[in-house]
Amino acid sequence: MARGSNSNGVRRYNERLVLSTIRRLDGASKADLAKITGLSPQAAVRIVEGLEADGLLVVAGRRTGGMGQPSTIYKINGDNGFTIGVEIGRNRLTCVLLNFDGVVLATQTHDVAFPQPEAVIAEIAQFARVQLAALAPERREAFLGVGIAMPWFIGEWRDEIGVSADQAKDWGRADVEAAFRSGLDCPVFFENDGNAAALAELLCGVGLGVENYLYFHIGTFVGGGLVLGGQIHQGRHGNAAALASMPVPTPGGRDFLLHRASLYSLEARLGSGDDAAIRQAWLEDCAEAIAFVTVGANSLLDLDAVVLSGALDEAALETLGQLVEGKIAASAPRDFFTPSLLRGRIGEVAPAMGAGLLPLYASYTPNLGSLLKGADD
Amino acid sequence: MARGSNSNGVRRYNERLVLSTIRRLDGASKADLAKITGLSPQAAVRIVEGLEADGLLVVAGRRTGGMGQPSTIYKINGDNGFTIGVEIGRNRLTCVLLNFDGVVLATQTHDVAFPQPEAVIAEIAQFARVQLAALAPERREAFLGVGIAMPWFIGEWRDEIGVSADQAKDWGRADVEAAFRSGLDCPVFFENDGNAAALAELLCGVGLGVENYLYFHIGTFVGGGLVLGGQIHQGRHGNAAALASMPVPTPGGRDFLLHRASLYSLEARLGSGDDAAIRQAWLEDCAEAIAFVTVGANSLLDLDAVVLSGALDEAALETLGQLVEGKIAASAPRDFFTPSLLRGRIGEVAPAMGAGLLPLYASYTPNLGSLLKGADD
DNA sequence: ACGTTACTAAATCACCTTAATAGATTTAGT
DNA sequence: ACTAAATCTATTAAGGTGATTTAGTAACGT
Repeated sequence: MARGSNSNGVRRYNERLVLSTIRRLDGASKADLAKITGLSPQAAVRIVEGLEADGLLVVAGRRTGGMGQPSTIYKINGDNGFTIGVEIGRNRLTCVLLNFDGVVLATQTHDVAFPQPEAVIAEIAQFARVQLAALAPERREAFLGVGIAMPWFIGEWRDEIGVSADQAKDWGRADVEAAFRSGLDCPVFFENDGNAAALAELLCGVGLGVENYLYFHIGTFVGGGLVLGGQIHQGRHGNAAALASMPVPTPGGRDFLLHRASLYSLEARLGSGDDAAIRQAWLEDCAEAIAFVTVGANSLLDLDAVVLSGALDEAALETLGQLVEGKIAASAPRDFFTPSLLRGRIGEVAPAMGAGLLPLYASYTPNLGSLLKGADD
Repeated sequence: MARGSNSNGVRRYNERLVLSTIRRLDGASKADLAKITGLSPQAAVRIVEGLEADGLLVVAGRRTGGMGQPSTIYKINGDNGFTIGVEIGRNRLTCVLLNFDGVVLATQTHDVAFPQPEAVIAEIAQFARVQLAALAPERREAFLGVGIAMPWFIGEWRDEIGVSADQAKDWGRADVEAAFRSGLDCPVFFENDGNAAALAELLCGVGLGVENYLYFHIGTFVGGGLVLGGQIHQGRHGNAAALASMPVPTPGGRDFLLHRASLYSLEARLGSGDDAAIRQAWLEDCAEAIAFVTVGANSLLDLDAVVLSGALDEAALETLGQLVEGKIAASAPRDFFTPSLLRGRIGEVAPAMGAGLLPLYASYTPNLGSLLKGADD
């Protein structure tokens, strides 16, 4: 059940801590690392030397100018590995190639009415073949795996976008995981699309200095991710931050956030009159619902921040953000600590990018669990 | 910022893990501990020997009957320390004396119209004097401190129970903490009343085997606590699980849970007709609101369980639980994993007891943070 | 030249792990 | 009733991993 710890766990954790610190600072010296982590200088030396020997770090120059001996700056070795991230959306498939530093090297999107597993697997395999072929041969070895971001319940909420039961039946979670694992000849990681997007913001976007936030991703459907203590919160069944099914009140009773803050609901309204007015009314509705969920979530969790993001253009996102801010201010209880309302930096590609980060997150994040026995790489 | 780890942290964590495991199993042998924690038998031996030498553990007998050499059972040494827990309620003050094993040795309650800090401090000091005088002299040394459980916003929501601004003004959080620390000559710990009650259930009640749950405490006002990963989730300002101010929909719009699921709201209704019918209608209202909050919280967090508790008699709590279960089933979305709906075991004294557990929780819980440097005792 | 800062090397400390051994009790056989 | 095997607990001793301490060296600015 609860496991003990030993010195192997200590090293594992300290290595990950060094890596993530270097990542966060975009380069650091051994002395910097010792100061920031509280490790002894000697420990920092040995850990950095080890990581350099393993090819995870490279020397990126010297920092001079101050007094004393100049410091040698180490950075993440982007060439140390590659991953592929995939977002399986309800009407689009997105593939990205990431390097070991989380930089997007290539992107491919493909609109599709409603995806089917075999076709998706074939497309991913094709993308991997093409992209890896373009790399130098010795680098191909360093392929770390594929991450898949998708709605867990792609088959539910079918009526909203006119998907038949027949189309949906191939998307049962266990079956899909098995099919992908056998169809792709490499490690495969899965995550909820909202959580994947939140992970991308956590590691490469607005979340770099934020430890606790709720992330809204407004796409065809609204999705969410929850970060607590700098870690993705998955919950018992991996279904946490299921924002689509958060209940919200409506004039006539109650409804789910999905129906109020998703682009499909905007698109369904468009074309029946003044589109600009319709868009504005939708934004109002959307903000009202998001503000309600935010107030509840923050009363429950006392967050640092709430991040708004998704497939909206920057102006619409900004308008939405201001509407939400206003509605929170108007409806918050007296004992409410309003969280910062941030805008996502990564945008539409966040779920795919987060998917690609999954293999790195699994092996190189300093989660405290890596201190325990049985957390072997 | 993020700290590294070393072998001292490992020992600290493993010691705490051993203590909590012995607590959970109500006694264990060295071999049991090695098996459960995954530590080597030798590590278990050294840790248990150390804890025994420090007086935290005592031999509680031998377990025989099975094959092989009988095992020596160790238990927490209740005499190793004492704490006092205090719940400052809006109309009552409760003090308890706990031993090192979390057993309640003495209780004192005192109804009071609306408490004032100086009077409360005097009463706690008096309780401490009397109770410690009754202990053997050598045990008095082992007094570990006082824990205080109170609503953070005792001055807010004044209108609901007719408290004047003048009465409330002495309860600003920072002032109160300073006053208690200087007025009581011992370590003082503070916690939100709901979180304290949840802590009592976590360490001594229904939460012993549950890692992630939301706790409802229905008293004069409704309070809450949130346990994630076996730890109290406090949030950025210590204001997490502020269930009183969770928004809920009503036929006419929206309201706060406080107004729908608190005993003051029942009492306000009573006396204007058939009390049994009023009580039933209130339970319905209450269940509706709690179910709404539960569905939202579980969509957000994907919990293991939800715990209902408070100052209701057992029958009322059971009725409420069944109503909530029914309303959750009726309103849950399709992608909803229903959490177990548990009833609290500790009841009305939970906040005071949890307060008394705070000093123990701070020093002896195997939170992963204790693995890091700078987490010294 | 001198102080400052970065870094390195060797010895040491703390803790966990492994392997071998002793001890205590039940079970099964005689 | 006695003995031997099996089983499990517990201890002893040696070994391993990793962080820390201490002392020293290297490189730079003033």
